[in-house]
Amino acid sequence: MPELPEVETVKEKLKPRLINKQIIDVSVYWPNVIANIPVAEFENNLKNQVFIDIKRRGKWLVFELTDYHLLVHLRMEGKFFFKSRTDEKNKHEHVIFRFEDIELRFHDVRKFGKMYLLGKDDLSTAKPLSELGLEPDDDNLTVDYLKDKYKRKNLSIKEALLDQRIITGIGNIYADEILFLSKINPYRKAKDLNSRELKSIIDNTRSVLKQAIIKGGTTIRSYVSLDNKKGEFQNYLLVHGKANLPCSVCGTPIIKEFIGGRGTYYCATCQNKKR
DNA sequence: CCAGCAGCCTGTGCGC
DNA sequence: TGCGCACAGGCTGCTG
Repeated sequence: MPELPEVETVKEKLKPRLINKQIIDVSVYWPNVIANIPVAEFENNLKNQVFIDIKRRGKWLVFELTDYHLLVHLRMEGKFFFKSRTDEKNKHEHVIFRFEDIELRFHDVRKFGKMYLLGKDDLSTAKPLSELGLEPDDDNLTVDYLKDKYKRKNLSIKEALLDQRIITGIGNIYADEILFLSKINPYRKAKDLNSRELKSIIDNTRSVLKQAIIKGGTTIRSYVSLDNKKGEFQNYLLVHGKANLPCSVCGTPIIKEFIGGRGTYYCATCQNKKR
């Protein structure tokens, strides 16, 4: 499901409702969600913890608690809902955080989502955040940085944009949009791109993600931020999901093909150079 | 080190 | 209607 704009939206919506709330009790119903410690330990450690802040790193939600950091990755379908204690448990709700007045439930149809419970100090050096590349808005994200990261890789630029160790936060939808706006063919080798093209990718990454955040993310099939709120950016997509529809710039039908196993949409005329 | 591919899961939409 | 297959905003772990 979510890429950077969707996770950012979830974070902002959770914040006002979660900060300063104290956990009474946690129940895990699908143990594989908890990635780094036994479920019993996860449940016990979270008792009485207070939510101090919520941040985002790449596609990870980072909940700062009294004594821990709780990291949550929504993967394809993970969602949070606030529900009343008396609401019946949905079969896709795998973790329930209970507060005095309400419950926060983690809902994940495909069970791909992951949670880590870590100590307070070792965040940036410990898995899973230690391997992540630069945030798109980081000033260190430059043409030279990308040149250096791409030079040894024999990857297409589409695959390279999805590599979270280089830039973090871009997923399949926004990678297609970024390449369309940059007029770069998704099959081009990342290492073959020139400075002007890399600059264009950086600029368009920033502008697309920023616009998507303003619109509350993109809902194509299942994404909702909180309490079933959909995004609006799907109304502004230019190529992703537009197979056979005319390109908004030149009218050529948009092509869908698989690159690196992921459905990839592009305009063969506007993104023409294929090397 | 790398590329490629199965695996993790369930649901939906399509063609027959 | 039903059945089977392909595919879905992601990432890990295995193989060669």
